[in-house]
Amino acid sequence: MALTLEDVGRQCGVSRSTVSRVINDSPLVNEATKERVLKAIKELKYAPNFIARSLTKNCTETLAVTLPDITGGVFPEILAGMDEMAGQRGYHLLVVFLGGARPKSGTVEQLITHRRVDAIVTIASTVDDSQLVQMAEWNVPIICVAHKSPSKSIPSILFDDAGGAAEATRLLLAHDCRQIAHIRGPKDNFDAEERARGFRDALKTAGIPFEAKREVEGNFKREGGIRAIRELLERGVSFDAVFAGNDEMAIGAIEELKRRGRNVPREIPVIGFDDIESARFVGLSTVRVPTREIGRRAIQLAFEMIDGKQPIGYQILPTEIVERASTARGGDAKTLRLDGV
Amino acid sequence: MALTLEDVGRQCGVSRSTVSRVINDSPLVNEATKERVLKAIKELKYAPNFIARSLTKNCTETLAVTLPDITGGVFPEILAGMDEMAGQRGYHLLVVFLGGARPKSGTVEQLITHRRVDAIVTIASTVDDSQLVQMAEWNVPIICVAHKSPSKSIPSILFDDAGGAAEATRLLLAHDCRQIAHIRGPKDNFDAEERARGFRDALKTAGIPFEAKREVEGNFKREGGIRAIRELLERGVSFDAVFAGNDEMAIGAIEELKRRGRNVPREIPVIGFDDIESARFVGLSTVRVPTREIGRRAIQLAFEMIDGKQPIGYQILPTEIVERASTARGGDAKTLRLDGV
DNA sequence: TTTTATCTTGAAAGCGCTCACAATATATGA
DNA sequence: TCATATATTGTGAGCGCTTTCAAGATAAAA
Repeated sequence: MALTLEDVGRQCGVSRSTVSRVINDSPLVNEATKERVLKAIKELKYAPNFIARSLTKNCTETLAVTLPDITGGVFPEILAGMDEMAGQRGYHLLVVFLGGARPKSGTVEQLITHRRVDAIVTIASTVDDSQLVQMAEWNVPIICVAHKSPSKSIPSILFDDAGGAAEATRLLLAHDCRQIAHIRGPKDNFDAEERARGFRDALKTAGIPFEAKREVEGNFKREGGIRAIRELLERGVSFDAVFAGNDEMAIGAIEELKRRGRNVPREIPVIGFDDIESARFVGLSTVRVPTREIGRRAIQLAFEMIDGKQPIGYQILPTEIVERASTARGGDAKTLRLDGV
Repeated sequence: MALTLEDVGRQCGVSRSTVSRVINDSPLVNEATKERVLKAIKELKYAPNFIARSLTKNCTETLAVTLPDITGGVFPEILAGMDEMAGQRGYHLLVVFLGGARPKSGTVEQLITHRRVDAIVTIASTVDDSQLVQMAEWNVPIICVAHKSPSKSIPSILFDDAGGAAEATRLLLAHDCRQIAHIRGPKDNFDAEERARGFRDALKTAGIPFEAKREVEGNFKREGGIRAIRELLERGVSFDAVFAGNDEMAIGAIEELKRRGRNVPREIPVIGFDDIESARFVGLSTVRVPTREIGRRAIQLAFEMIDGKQPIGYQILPTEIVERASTARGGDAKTLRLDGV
């Protein structure tokens, strides 16, 4: 068994509370004894038991982060931002992939009710609205990232999905496209909804009627983009541009369009969303989202709530249009970074 | 304050030990009382305090996973495999990015000495050898993933780096390349060393002398590939093929080669390592490593060690060559999936 | 009937820590 | 000198759980 405060105390002739005080940097301990205790700690290589401390302090210095079971995309970068911020306060991240081996419902609740974590951050969660609200009752701070919470009491921190989508749409409109197809994400996904909304808003503002037949639902994966293009073509829907709900689908769409002999971007410009790493290589125009930043902010928010501060409703982080070859109407060679090998 | 065993016991007229037994599914509790207790638990919505349990059981059902501060590449996929396996036993993953905000030395030790986790899995660690050995003394299981431990007592689970590298090299040799340049990873990185070794071995076997001037050190990032090509060209080193230590650097290399007017693959075929997502899009030939599988196996190994089983020295997982456009000597159009947009 | 074995349950100690409070020593003022 | 304030340390209870041990109840055997 490992050493305890008692052991250290015995070593230098003080009680365990004095040792505890030294460890917690309490001011009410004599300078000389402090020295002695520190020496003993070093000699014995004593390290405090964090679990025991957590029990008495009722605080684990751990935050849970839940992710949907999508490994690619923006998540790693968000996580890195989170760990960066958490580390600054000595906190750790308990990362849980939802929907894989774990039962989708129940896992998150357990994390809270078992008092394993001080707060929960859910990224792009598809956890049922009512579940989230219910979870909020266990008064453990919950923060929603990249999806808006159903309840006012749960703060959210979001990308400006609608704004970015509108901008992307306007880019295509500026290229004189008037029959823009939108490959949207799944219905239960917040970002998907918002991006679709931004798309429609931009059309409306431009005085172009939205046509339901040009909106196809995908699954946020490459293959969803492929299927969406097939569906459009097979249904005989005409379109002169594609706005995809994320980059993966955009890449799939480009792949399928080219396979069908359509020229991208000359005939059909394509724009995505997220600016994932592959986007650069494909030359995909897209809407960049501040991933690292959203991670940092989410943890900051978690800390504020842990400290008892009342959270504001939600924050929206700005996005940024990135123009690459896939929307270069003239087919400008300059913008083609990598035209295959 | 949340409910305790005592509260549940009071509700249905039994002691806390009986409730504890029910929760832990002990056989020595009467069927009738068990029912009553379960009902009370449900009524009160009682959930056990995991921290308290961890304290008595001296086991946290949590595994630490450390990652280098590189967000891209193969790590997310490895993590997903790990969480999948951990979840099957109700375990959780404490994910720590080394080298970012956290002090590189000390963080891992703390995780152990503080008894926060039941085992540690280090991925592609650059933690000092001696540190690892020292850590092993705290007898908490340690598993090395994608890097070999210095000590016999720490089991490692590895990709067949040398084998894959040799195969990649042979592919280039088969294309009649005789002056193959190798952009290797950093000196302190295990994979980098192994891949370099595989490269040399393959040359030797083929009876071609290894020339040090054709081996340049990179940093496993895209930019490292760019710089390596510049260095080779500026130093006037001739080469007729490039084997990069990972895909990121290979992509950087291709980018720079094309910028310098060299034709890939006709003039200079390029092959990478890892098969990251971008590789498909670029059309990069590479060596695929079983990421998800290595994650699963690592956790499995951790569990075995937690259960007291003596670990075997190390496991090597096979790799697989993936041929794409970047090594298609004839420039076969069929293999060009995405020749830019 | 008494004895012994079998089931069930509760009391109590302990995991390693923190913290309120009591105790002691020393210093200050009357 | 004694009362009172101040600095420093130790004692003990408690965080919520598990687990050993003993006790009580019941059933089986003698």
